[in-house]
Amino acid sequence: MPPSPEIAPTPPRRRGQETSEHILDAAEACFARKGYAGTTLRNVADVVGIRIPSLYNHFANKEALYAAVLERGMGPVLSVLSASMEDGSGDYPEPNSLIREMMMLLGDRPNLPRLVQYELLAGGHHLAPLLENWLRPAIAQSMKILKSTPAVRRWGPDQMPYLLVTFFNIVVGHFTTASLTESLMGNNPLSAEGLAESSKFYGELFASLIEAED
Amino acid sequence: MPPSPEIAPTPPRRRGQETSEHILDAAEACFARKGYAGTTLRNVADVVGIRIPSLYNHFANKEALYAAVLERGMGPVLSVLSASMEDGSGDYPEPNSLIREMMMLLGDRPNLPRLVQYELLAGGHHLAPLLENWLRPAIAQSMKILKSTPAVRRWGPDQMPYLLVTFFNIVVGHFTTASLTESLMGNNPLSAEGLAESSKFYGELFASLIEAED
DNA sequence: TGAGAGAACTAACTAGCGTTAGTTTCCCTC
DNA sequence: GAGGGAAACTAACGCTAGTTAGTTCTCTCA
Repeated sequence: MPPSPEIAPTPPRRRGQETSEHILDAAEACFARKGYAGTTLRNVADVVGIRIPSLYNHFANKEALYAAVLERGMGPVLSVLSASMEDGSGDYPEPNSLIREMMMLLGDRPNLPRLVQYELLAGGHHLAPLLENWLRPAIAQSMKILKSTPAVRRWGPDQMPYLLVTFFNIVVGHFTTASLTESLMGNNPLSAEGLAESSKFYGELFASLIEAED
Repeated sequence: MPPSPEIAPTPPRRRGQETSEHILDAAEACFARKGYAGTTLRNVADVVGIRIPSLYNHFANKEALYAAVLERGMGPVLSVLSASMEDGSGDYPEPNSLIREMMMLLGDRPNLPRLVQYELLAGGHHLAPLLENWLRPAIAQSMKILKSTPAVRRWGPDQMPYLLVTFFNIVVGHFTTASLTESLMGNNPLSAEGLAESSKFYGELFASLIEAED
């Protein structure tokens, strides 16, 4: 199949593009709620409002659909994190603002942390290639940043990775444990107020961890 | 094909009680690795070394088996937490030692945090009845404890629940994100050294959060 | 206007799921 | 030894999974 030597003036079909997006939306919701194994193509097709075999006009199979959902979902988060890390104005990025930015971003896409958590439990094999090109440099960068901050005086260089893991677990965990939190605390941690309140707390928490001790 | 009757001096025919335990062990490993939907009774039976229908001599169905796994697994953790909370020697429990105790306990049973995380993602409906009788009083108790500590001076009473959620997410997340952590950091966070190192870090982290500021 | 491609459909297949029925085997007790 | 029950087995069920084949509709463009 030749890759269309001349540029197509107008995309061949637009209706197909739209349904592809709808399928991705539906699949994202299903996979986020019930995981890969717990999601059936019937679930997805029913949400979209089409028959199961029609899905195969847009994605090769269930796994390809899942990979596409993951890739589309992770894109924005990775670029936000990437931009925040590579800002590099000499000054180190304020953890308070970074954590608030992430919380706000994920608050708009609460499916994402669930997808990521399911993926990690499953071994993270679909996530690894997505992260490989971003997370490694980001870690190297953030390690460099962290080491140039007063925090290193408290934590020591070999404890820096744990700060990153903690950051990750707090943010992702806030979303994946929301059902438990809500049933125990009463208020919804995914509501606007819940997100604002928790973002404030997590931001202050990390700021206090990073800042120098006396 | 009959399995060669002449050999097998002691056929691996086990007594029911033992088999039930073996089934629970196998099911715990399977459910922890692949979740409820991702686990098949064939997986479990193969690990135990029996046929699928034999499982039904010990558990009513797949869901009952899952509930039994969860209940057996959660027991020790709940009692440790419960004991630690209700110690109540007037003094508040040292978060450093509590977090180390939990990390050590879960380090011996790394299936548990994964089971819990899968459960929470699925809605936590099987977990709720187990936690209802323990977690609520524990939260009330720990809130009382926290409020009597210097920590409240820094965090304010309404932020106490977030301290608990953070505690939970850090400890559980350490285990559920181990695959990612290992592939990125190089060393295994579930090994003896990894656990010791991380317990130390998390303990210090929480101690520094709880202690008074200036 | 007619050809072709995209995207929906119906129908059907295979494989595997959880589950049940009925049978056999072993061990313990009388 | 004989009887009974626990626990293993074989065989088969109904259902649903993901997937494929083949058809129809419709829109775009030459």
